[in-house]
Parts: sequence; structure tokens; C-alpha cells
Amino acid sequence: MAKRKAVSIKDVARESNASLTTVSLVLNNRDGRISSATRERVLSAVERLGYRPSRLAQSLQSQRSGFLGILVPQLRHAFADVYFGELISAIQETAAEHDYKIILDVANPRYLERNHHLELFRRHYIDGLLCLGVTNNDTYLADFGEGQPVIVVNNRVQDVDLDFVQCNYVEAGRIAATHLCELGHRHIGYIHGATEVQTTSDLRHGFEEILQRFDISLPPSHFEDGLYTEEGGADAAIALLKRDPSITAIFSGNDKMAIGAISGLKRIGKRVPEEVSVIGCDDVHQSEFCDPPLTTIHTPIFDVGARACTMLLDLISSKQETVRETKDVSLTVRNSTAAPQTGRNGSPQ
Amino acid sequence: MAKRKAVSIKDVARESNASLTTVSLVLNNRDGRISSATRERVLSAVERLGYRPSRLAQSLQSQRSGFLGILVPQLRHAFADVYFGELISAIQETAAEHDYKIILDVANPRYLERNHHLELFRRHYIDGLLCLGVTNNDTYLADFGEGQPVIVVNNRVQDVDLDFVQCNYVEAGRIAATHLCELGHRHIGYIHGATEVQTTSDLRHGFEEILQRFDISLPPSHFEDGLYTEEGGADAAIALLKRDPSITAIFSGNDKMAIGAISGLKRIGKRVPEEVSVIGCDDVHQSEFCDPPLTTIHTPIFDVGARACTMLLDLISSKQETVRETKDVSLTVRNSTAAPQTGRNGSPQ
DNA sequence: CTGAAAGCGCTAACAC
DNA sequence: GTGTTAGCGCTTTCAG
Repeated sequence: MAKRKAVSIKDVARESNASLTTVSLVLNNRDGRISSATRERVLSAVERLGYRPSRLAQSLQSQRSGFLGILVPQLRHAFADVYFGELISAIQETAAEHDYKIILDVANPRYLERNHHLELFRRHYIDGLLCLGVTNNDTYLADFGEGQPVIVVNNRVQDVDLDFVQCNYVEAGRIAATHLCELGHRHIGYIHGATEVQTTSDLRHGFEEILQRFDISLPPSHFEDGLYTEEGGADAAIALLKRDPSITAIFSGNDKMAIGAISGLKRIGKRVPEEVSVIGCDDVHQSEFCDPPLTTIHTPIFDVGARACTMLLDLISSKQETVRETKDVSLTVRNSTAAPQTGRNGSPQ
Repeated sequence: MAKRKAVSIKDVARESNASLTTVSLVLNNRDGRISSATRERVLSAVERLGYRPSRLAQSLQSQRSGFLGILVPQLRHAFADVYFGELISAIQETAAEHDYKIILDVANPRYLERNHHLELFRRHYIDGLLCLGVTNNDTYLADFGEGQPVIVVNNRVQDVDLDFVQCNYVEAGRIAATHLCELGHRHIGYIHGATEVQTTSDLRHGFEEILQRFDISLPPSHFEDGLYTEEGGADAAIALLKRDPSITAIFSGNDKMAIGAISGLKRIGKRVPEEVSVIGCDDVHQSEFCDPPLTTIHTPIFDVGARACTMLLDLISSKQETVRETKDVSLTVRNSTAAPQTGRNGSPQ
């Protein structure tokens, strides 16, 4: 009840018969000029009193909060998404190594309307910001300016000149297409995520580039929005095969939708990969445990998060002026893809 | 480059020809006595200058940080776990509604050794703490004391008198056992998580209580540790059936392991649920999308997180002295459980 | 109705 | 080597 008052630097000074300055100098190791006797006296008083400097006061003084913000979009239980979770884990770990702590915010409409994203900096909540799950509609990102270090994580924003660290999704699309084409598939469906996401376009561009090279057409009827969810993926796969039963392979913009697609295909009696191959993108942990284990494009999500955090720290300490990084991706073959059984034009290897 | 200095309350005072006090009074709506002319003058200056009060200074003054901490254990990419993610989403959402922000910390050995969990309060990082994924080994939880509001989320700690909000795992165990027994299963395997987790014991107690009532024995050979992971669940299921091929049903301490178990069973050629039924616990989102969709115990994780946060806020504002809450759970039947095909003693309904 | 001044806990010029 | 003092940006008594 009687919350006894926290001990302050003043108490330490009194207890050790030294001045505030002396105590401060000792504590901050700026004690080149402090006699070791005094140092001992101060340190022992600190110990005895259990003194710990107030971060609030230090921050006010230094004008640095020691916090990094993570801003995620408003989705159903955003943090329960393994993709965001992986990024957050990476960021938290990296930040902690540098004595920074992480603040979590969700950019819902009300939040943005009230300019809470700007308050983050203006009111000194954070020293830098990492934006996850960004789309080309997120025009508020243009609001950030000078002295407000912001990095877009694993994405970019069209027409807004922001720093970013991302995976090479164009290449991811190419790899997926190449894999499917080389297996002999000619009738391919495509489940995409939100088209306002830049990497969604990247992926598609890479994918179509290769299909074209293989002279395979991808008519509009072969595209379906999977809403970046399992449910959406399932529905999309079903719709795709209903519309064109000759489809023998499906590329899904992320693993979540791919896993949903597999479940949807089974529901309508299609065997994976015997009748329909499915390839995802991301290589999340559970891709290994679905049935069949998912062939997918491995994207180094954790590394991207860690790197973005490191770069943000560099931006903050002005070790860096600008950040534009793109990470390599690779193919992880598991069991959800195979050569088509009835390769009409195909030449199964 | 030339980071122009942030505008402070002083600037507003000057600009509006008022004193600091007046500005502060206006801004905090303690302006019962302020003439509306003055208020307008101040407000317009605020607007013109784009002034926003520094939270750092306010916090120093009020001795409240306005932050809530979330402490999670060190696991592989802790935040990429949907269970933690769901809790975090709930907590963040609730906190935001009350103008609190969330700080994320991971309690690894080094962190605890350096007493960073105590620093959280001592150095005024946070006003209250929510601990996730707690085990009975987490003795550091006993370190918290007076004036340091802490709530254990969806767990308890033996021998440490802490506030908590949890689901009724004893009842969850009972429900799972009842479901399996009523389907006619008599040879049942049990995949458990870390035994040092209190709710793990709760679950088992409830489960065994019902089995006993049905006169079914659960020999030590029918227990296997699934490590709370998919891999572990798969390995455990395989081990269980290798050791006793007569097992027709498996209860898994969480959905993650259950999903792993299903994948493991398929790997050794067992059909689910025809040959082996699997029931999980949690009802995470993807339980609906595995094959077959998982029968599981629904635990109101999101509600628990939200409630824990609300209660913590009450603790902080002294609206509440202590918190002990247990939430109801229920059965969600999907397709991973069925009556045993060869019910030796069974009486499939 | 408004303002001067103290103080939250700390750091850092600048004396001595 | 050590201490005095100003100040970070705000809130809040207390005068007037």
C-alpha cells in the first residue's frame, strides 16, 4: 500500500557523502578522474540502497527513449501470424542485444486518423520505427520525415521513398515458375494475396516472366485472391479447379494460403500432388508439418527482421544515411509438387 | 541533418503570450478557470506550432511510464508461436484502448541473471507486467513485490502467490477424456508438454480422473513428451504406437503437438481418425485447416489475454487488490476423432 | 483568471 | 578529484 518511494541518485549521494555529479560519473564510468576510494564508497552505497537510475530521467535528459517501435497492420489478431511473429522475434532479439526495447503498435484506421504514428516520434515514445505488413495504400508512411528513422520490413512502398530491407520476391516468382514448368506443368493456377502489396506484384512479375519464356499463358481466370488466409486459400483453390479442371498446379503467394489450398483441394477430392501440385512461398515452420509437406520458396524472414533492426539502429546513430537491401531466396522442395500425371503438352523429366 | 529542435511547451507559451501554467492547464483540460479567449489563443498556438507534449517529461513528472510489459520465455522464435501471438494480440488491443503501450521482453537466462525483470519496474520502464508461458521453475517470479503489479497469464506458479487469469485445464482434461471414453476408446496415449508447467499437470489430473472413472488404466508407457512442438508431437505419436500398437486414441496437451502427431501417424501409415483418433487442446486457428480438421478443447485464449490486461490495469490503479480468475473451456468436435474400429472392450455409441 | 517557482531524477558544463 | 549549477519538458502548488 504505502509504496515506499524509489531511491534516487540524491539518496546515494547523501549515503556516500559525495555529490550528485560524483555519483553520476561513477555510474557512467566517466570516472577517469575519480579516486578509487570514492568510487568504492559510491558503489557500496548504490549496492546498499539498491539504487537503479531512472530511465525516465535519463531519457528526458538524453532525448532518447531507448525504444524501437514495431507497427503492424490491423488484421485478425495480427500477432498470432507466424510471419509477423518471426519478424518480431528477430527484431526483438536484435534490439535486446543493443539494449533497446520494443514497443508494439497496431495501425488501425482510428490510430492513423489521430496521427498516432507521428506521435510515436513527436512525443518521444521511440527512436526509430519498423513497419511490417505494409501496402501501397499505406500513404501515411509518407508522413515521416527528417529525424524520424523508419524502415519498411520485407516490403517496399510505391512512390514513397522509404528505407527497406526485403526478400527478392521477383526471383521467388521466377523460381516457383521454373520449378513448376520444369516438372512439366502447363495449366497453372495462381492464388495471390492483397494486390496492393508491392511484393505481391513482384512475385507475380517474376512468375509471369518465366511462364512467358515457357510459352505458357496465364489467363485472368487462372487468378484468384486468397486473401492471405487459410480460408481464402482453400476457397481460391476450389474456385480455380471448378473453373478450369485441367489445372495441374497452383502457385500460392504465401504458405498460409497454400496450406489452405491443399485442404481445399482435398475437400473436393483432389489428391496433392498426384492430381494437383501446390507450391507456396515463405517457408514458414508448419510447412514442414502439413500433409503433404509443402514445397515452397524459402525466404529468410528471420534474417530480414534482424537486418532491418540493425540497419535501423545504424540510421538512428547516423552510421548510415539510407538503407535498401534485398535478400536472396531459394527453393525448398518437399512433397506437394510432382510432375503432372496427364501431361498433355508436358514433358515430365 | 539539422534535426530542428522539437517544440516545447515554452514555445507555445511564448507564441500565445501565456505562461507555462496556463498552457499546461488548457492542454490538460484543467481549464475550468481559464477564459475562453485565452484558451483559444493557446490552442491556436499549439496548432500553429504543431506542439505535442513530451511523454518523457510527463512520465518523469507523473512517475508513470504508461507502458505495460509482456515477458515471454525464451523459445525458438517465441513470437512466432500462435498461442503467444493470440495472447499478445489480445493484450495489445486492450492496452491500446486504455492508452497504454506494450513493451516486449524475452526472459532468457542472461536476462534473468542480470535481474532485468526487476529493472523493468525499478528503472520505471513499465507500470505493470504480464508473464506468458510461465513454468514452476520460474522462481524469479517470486522476486516481484509491493508496488510491482504482475499477472501470470493462462497459468499459475506453484508455491508463488501471484495473481493470474487462466483457463480451466483440469476441466479441459476431463472433457477430452470423456469424449474419448464415450467414443469407446480404451487404449489411450497421452502426449504431454513440459511437466514443469502447472497447467500441464492440471490437464493430466482432469484427464486421469475421468479415465479412472471409466476404469481405464494409463500406464507410464502410454505417456510421451511432445516438447510442445510439432516435431515433438510427431515423434511422440510414433513412439507411442510403436510401443503399444493397440492404442486407438491420443490426447495431446496442445494443438501444435496434436498436429505434429497427426503428421507422424500418417508417416507410419496410420489413418486418422479411422485407426487412431487424435484430440488436441487450445483450438488454435489452424486446427481447422489440418487434415483431418482437429477435434480439440476450445480454450478462450484471446479472452484470457484481454481479461488479464484489464485486471492488470485495475491492479495498477488500485481498483483491485488481487486477481484469481479461471475461465471455462469447451469441446470442439471436428474430424480427428471417431469411435475405434476394433473396439475390444469398447461400446461405440 | 493567470503566473512564478519548485520539483520529478538525471547529466554535463564549468568552477574550484 | 570533486562540487555547484543549469537544464531536459512537464505539472502543480501557491500567490496574486
